[in-house]
Amino acid sequence: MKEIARRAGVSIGTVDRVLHHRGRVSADNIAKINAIVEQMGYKPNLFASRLSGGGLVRSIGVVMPEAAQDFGYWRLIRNGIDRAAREFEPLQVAVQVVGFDRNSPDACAEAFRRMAEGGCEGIAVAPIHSRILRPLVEAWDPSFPLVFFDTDMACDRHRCFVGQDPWQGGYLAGKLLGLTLETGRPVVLVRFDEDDEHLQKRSEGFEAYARSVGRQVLILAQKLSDPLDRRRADTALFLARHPAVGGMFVPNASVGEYALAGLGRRMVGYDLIPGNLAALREGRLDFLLSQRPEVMGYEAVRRLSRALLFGEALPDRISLPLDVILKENLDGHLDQINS
Amino acid sequence: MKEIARRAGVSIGTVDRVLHHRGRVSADNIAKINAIVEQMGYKPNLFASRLSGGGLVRSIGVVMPEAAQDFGYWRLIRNGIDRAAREFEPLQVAVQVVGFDRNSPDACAEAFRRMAEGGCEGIAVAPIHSRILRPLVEAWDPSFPLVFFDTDMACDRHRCFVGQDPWQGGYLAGKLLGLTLETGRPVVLVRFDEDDEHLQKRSEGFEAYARSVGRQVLILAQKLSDPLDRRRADTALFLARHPAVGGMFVPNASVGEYALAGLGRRMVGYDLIPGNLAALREGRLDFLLSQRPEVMGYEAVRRLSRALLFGEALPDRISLPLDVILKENLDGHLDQINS
DNA sequence: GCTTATGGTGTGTTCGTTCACGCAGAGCGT
DNA sequence: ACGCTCTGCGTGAACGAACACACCATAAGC
Repeated sequence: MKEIARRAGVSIGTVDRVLHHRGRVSADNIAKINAIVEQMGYKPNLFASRLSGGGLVRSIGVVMPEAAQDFGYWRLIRNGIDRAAREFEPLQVAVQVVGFDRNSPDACAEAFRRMAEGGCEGIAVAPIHSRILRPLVEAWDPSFPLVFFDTDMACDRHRCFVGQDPWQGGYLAGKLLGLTLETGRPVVLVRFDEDDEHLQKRSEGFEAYARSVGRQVLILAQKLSDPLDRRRADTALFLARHPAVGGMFVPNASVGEYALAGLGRRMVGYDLIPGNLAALREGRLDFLLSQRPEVMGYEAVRRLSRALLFGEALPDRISLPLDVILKENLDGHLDQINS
Repeated sequence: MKEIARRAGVSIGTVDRVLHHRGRVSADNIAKINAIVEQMGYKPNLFASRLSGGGLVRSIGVVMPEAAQDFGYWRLIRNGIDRAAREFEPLQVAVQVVGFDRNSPDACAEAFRRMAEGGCEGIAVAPIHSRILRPLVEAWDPSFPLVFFDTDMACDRHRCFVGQDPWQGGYLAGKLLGLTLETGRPVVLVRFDEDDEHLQKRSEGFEAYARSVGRQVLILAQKLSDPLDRRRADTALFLARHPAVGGMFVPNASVGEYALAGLGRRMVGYDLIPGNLAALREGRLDFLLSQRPEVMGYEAVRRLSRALLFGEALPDRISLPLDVILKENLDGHLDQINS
């Protein structure tokens, strides 16, 4: 800045006002300084800048379903968030997470509002209740850095989405069963009585693959309100009635619970939650798919942090790759997560 | 620091001398100040610290085989290195890469020596010529941050290794063929006349799996000096002579070159190099394994950067997970790499 | 009793930015 | 001519740490 000021024949203060668009500078000088900045390829010194900013800690808010007592998917996401928070802590980025009851749209909206009005400079939110969240989001300052994760929500506002392609995941599950089973043997798709977009899309992808190769898909309906024993018994009964069935796809993380009932059939499911790991290790599950939920949380926070610190633009979309996990490469994936 | 000085009843200068172990402080004060530092949980302000340090740019050197005209494995590693370099550039970390002719151990040693004496504060090296490199490394200052990648080199010195488990990769390849082929059908393992540790280990892993399930492995020997046409013809002839063969494992990135010859058989190979992508997309390859070479380069530089910036300890080992890539999840993996 | 080293300490400047403040002069109305 | 506001600009004090330097003791050596 000193050099720029010298070349432009003005003071540092004037340069500063131009760089920060704070006005009170003549049009002449604005043009001259901008030209010099451009020509010199001036980049502000991050360290000086942040030091001077009064030790202002950049703060990021995360709004997501409660993960405290959860050992599943949201816990994995939370782990990634925490890892990113640790990584950016020495750069004075503070991450605060607010959880809400996932069955209460109002709690979701309330959590978002609290966060947004609480002085955060960037927010990552899992917009699982789009109806109530959309108006809130669209009314908010359009330049405010906002990242959606887990679920994408159509809305008239620029934001970044970090997430998965559930349809493709189901399709891949179909392919894996297809590759490992003789044609002609039907496969089972477990369908839960839950209104969940991911589940729906995964199932569609799975059926799409089966259709494309002409394999029969049997639907096994499951009520989530039924106790586990009951569901297992139903499953065993179902399989006994359809002995030709070669494999089974459980489109969510609960696949481990079905591993015993499906014994002898190829089993494909989702997510590296503790309950599934043992089943995979012992060969009761064959494939687990994972959309790297830790990476999802990690990336959401990381991108926001870098946007705030370095002014990096948020990409429109970050899609996470589909991992195919077998007993034989499980440990490598677990190592990766825990570092 | 001001607060610490106040509480200890000394000046800031004294606190500074204690924190930096620069002596010239009475034992009393050292103890008192350390206690207060401990109790306050004092962490130095990175921004002030780096600003004050004379804008000293931390510099990191990378020593690896030349990747300029290479579109393969080393190019992927290099991409990861460059990505990390871009990421840490605003934190004033400078990364310089020196390539050497991979067939010349002397060039490798020379490159390392140049780097080490050139004022770097941390080095990442691919120690593919361990015989010549070991004495150099062991003679070097033991506290100097050092990361090995690609190949691990046993040596009497603390360092961090970022890399893969090639044996496990071969084992996984065996499992994938095993899952998708009827028992009884033999599989082919391509063996190259190259003294490469990774190739060797992958092949061992592959054979170990086959042995564990009693599947026959046929060896197809290939001379790398032969022109591609010749090798393809040999392969076709070999397969014609063994019509029962169900699948083929090429334990390196050249699998794409064999895809045509092996048509109709399951093909498993390594690495997301451009030559393999088309073959996978068109269904001539079934599985590609990847040890995330970009992540390898990225992590090597990233860990060194964080060690220098934040004083984070280098872990002994970072193992990269084995990715199983099919046509159906290829795009997600490519997206991940190019961000 | 004198210098000369050396252990222990405080002071002051520097790093590059940020931003509150102050000051001059122009424009306006009374 | 006076006070007022408003624009355009420079000045100077932070921010927190690093480090050279000056200083005063005391001890050692002659």
